[in-house]
Amino acid sequence: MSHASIKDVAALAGVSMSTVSNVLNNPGRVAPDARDRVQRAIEQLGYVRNAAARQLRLGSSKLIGLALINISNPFFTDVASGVEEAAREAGYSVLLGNSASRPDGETGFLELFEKQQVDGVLIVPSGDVFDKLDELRRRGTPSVLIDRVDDRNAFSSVSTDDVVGGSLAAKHLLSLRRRKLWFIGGMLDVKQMRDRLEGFRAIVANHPGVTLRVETDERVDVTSGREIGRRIASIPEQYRPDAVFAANDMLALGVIHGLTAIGLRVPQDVAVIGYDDIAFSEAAAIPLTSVRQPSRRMGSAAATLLIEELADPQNFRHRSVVYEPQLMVRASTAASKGI
Amino acid sequence: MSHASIKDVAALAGVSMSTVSNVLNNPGRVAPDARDRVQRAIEQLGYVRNAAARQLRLGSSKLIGLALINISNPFFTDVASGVEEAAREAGYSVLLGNSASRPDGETGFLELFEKQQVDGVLIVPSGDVFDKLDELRRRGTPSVLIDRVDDRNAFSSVSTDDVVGGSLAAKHLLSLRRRKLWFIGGMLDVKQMRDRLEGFRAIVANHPGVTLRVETDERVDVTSGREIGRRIASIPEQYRPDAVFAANDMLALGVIHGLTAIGLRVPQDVAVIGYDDIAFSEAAAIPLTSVRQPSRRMGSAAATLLIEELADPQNFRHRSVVYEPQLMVRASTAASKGI
DNA sequence: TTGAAAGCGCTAACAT
DNA sequence: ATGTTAGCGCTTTCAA
Repeated sequence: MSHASIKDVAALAGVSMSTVSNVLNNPGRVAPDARDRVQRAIEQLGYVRNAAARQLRLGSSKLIGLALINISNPFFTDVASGVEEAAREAGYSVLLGNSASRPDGETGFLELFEKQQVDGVLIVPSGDVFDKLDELRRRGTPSVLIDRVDDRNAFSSVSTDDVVGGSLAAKHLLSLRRRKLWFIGGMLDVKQMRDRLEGFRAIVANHPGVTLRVETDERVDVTSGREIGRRIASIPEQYRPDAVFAANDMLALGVIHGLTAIGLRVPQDVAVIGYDDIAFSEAAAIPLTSVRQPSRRMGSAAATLLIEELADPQNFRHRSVVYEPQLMVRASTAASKGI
Repeated sequence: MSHASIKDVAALAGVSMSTVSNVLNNPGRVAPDARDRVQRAIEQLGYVRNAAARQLRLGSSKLIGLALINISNPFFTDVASGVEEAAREAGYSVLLGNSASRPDGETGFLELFEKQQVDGVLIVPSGDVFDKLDELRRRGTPSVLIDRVDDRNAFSSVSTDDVVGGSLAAKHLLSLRRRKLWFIGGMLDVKQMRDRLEGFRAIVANHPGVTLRVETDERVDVTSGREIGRRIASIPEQYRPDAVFAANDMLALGVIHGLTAIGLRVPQDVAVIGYDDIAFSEAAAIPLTSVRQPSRRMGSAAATLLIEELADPQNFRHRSVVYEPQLMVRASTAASKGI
C-alpha cells in the first residue's frame, strides 16, 4: 500500500537490489532482458525513488534553495523563473522560500535550506545575512547573491548597478525640467535602496536650485505607495513635488493611483518614475517609466554561477556579474510639465 | 569541515548518540547537565539536523508540495502566501513548484514532490492530473485541490464558485446596459475557464438582443490581453464590443492598455471587467472592476484541510470548501455607456 | 537517565 | 553481468 522500495522491485523482477539500482543509474551496464524485467516491475509497483535515502547516501540533494524577500513582487517572481529555468537545465530543482512569510525572515529559511541539505543557496539579501552565509559556506553550502554585491567579494553575485539606475532616473527627470523631486523608498538600511538614492542624489547635487526630499517607509507595496500619492496630492501646489522617483514599481504604481484619485495629472502635474520595470508597468493605464533590471536574466545567471561552483568547488573563483540598468521611458513622465 | 553529525556532537559532549537525539526530540528525558553539554557541543560545531536522514527514518518530511500553474500571476502568489502561513503554523514547510517552468508541466512536479517525499500535495490543477493524483494517493500521498472541485469528490478542495462569478460579471455588465459582450479567456479545457464562461453565458441567454462572442487564447497574460485590446480598438464602432469580461485580471489589465493606447475610453467606449481581483487591479490608473476570489484565504484553507488529513488519514472525510466570489466595482465599468 | 544496536532506502566498492 | 555488503545520519526499541 505504501511506497515500494528498490527491494520490492528486486524481488518482483527476480534480481538483486544493485541491479535495480543500476537500471536506474547505469542502464548500460545491465543486460537487456534483466533491464526489461526491472522496468516492468517498476511500472507494476509504481515505484518512485526515495530522494531522502538517495540524498543521504550521495550527500547531495540536487536541490537549490532560493530565498526571496517578497514573493508577491513580480520582480522577484521573474527572478525566480530565471533561476528555475537554469536550474532545471542542469538537473537541479528549486526550493523556494519567501522570507516575508517567516517571523525569523531570511535566517529562518537558510536554516530550513540547510536542514533540507540543499546543495547551494541563491539569495536576494535584505537584512544582514552575511554571518549566516559565511557559516553555511564553512559547512559546505555555497551561496550566490542576487540584486546585491558583497563588499568583501566573498560571494559571487549577480546584480544591476543601482547607483547608475538612480542616476538614470534623476537625469531623465531633470531633462524634463522637473525641479522639486521626491525619492520614495524602503528603509535605507537595505543596500539596494541606498544605492538608488545615492545615484539619484549625486546627479541632483549638480543641479543647483533643484530640491530633493527623501521619504522612506517600511512597506514598499502598492498600498503604501497609494497612501503617499494621496498625501502628495493634498499638498498645496507650490510645495508639491513635480516629480517622484519610487524605488520600486509597486510603490510607483500605487503613487500614481493615489495622485490621480485626487485629481492630479500624471505626468503633467507630477511625473512618476519607478524601478524594476515589472510587466504591469508597461500595461498600466498610464504606462510607467521605469528603470529596468533584467530580472529573469539575473536569476538564470545567478543559478548558473552557483551550479558552476557546485561542479568544481575547489577551483571556482567568485565572480560578480553586474548588469547595466536601462531606462524605459513611458507616459508617466513623457509629456512636458504642465501641459 | 563538512557537516557535523549527531555522532560528532555525541563525541564532543561525551555522551551517546541517543542522548543527543533525545536532547533534540525529548529534552525532558535528559539530565540537565548532559543537556547543557550537548547544547554547547551543538553550538560549537554548528550542528544542523540532516533532514534527509530524519526523513528516511521517520518516513515523513514535514514538507508540503504546492504546484502552481504560473507563479507570475499575483493571484497564485497570494494563494501561496496563505498556504505558507498555515503550513508554518503547523510546522510544515512548503516546496513550491510552478508548472509553467517545466516542459512536462504539473506531472513533472508531482513526480519531484513524490521523490522528495512530501507528506502531501496542494495543487491548482489546470490539465488533467487526476490519474496522477490518484496514483499518488494510492502510495500514501494525499492531495487537496485549489481553485477547482473534483467532480468525483475523491479529493478535498477549496475553490470559489466560478459559475456564480461569471454570472456576477454578466449581471453587472447588463445592468450597465451593455449589449455587445466579449468573453476573453484561456483555453476552455481548463475547468475554471469553462465555469466562468458558463455562468456568464447563462445570464446573457436570458437577455434577448444581447450578443456574446468568445475569444480564447493559450496565453492568459498582460501581453496577450494587450494584443486583444488593440485588436478590439481597430474594429469599427458598430461591430465593436461595448463590454469585455476577461477571465483573469492580467488579461483585463492588458486589454485596457491595448484599448486606451489606441484612443478608446474605458469604460465609456468599452467597459472591462476582470477576475481574481489582484492587488494591481485596484491600483491601476483606471481601477479595474473584478470578481474577487479570496486568494489568501483559499490557500490557508487548503493547507489546513491537507494538514488535518495528514494528522488522521484514517478518519478524514474529504471536504469541499466553496467560497462565494464577490464583485468589486471600480472605474473600469463604473460610468454609464457613452458618457 | 543513558547506551547499544537495528534499520529506514539507497549506492558503490568489491567479489563473483 | 550480477550479487553481497557496508554505511550515509537519524530515531527508537530494548537493556542496563
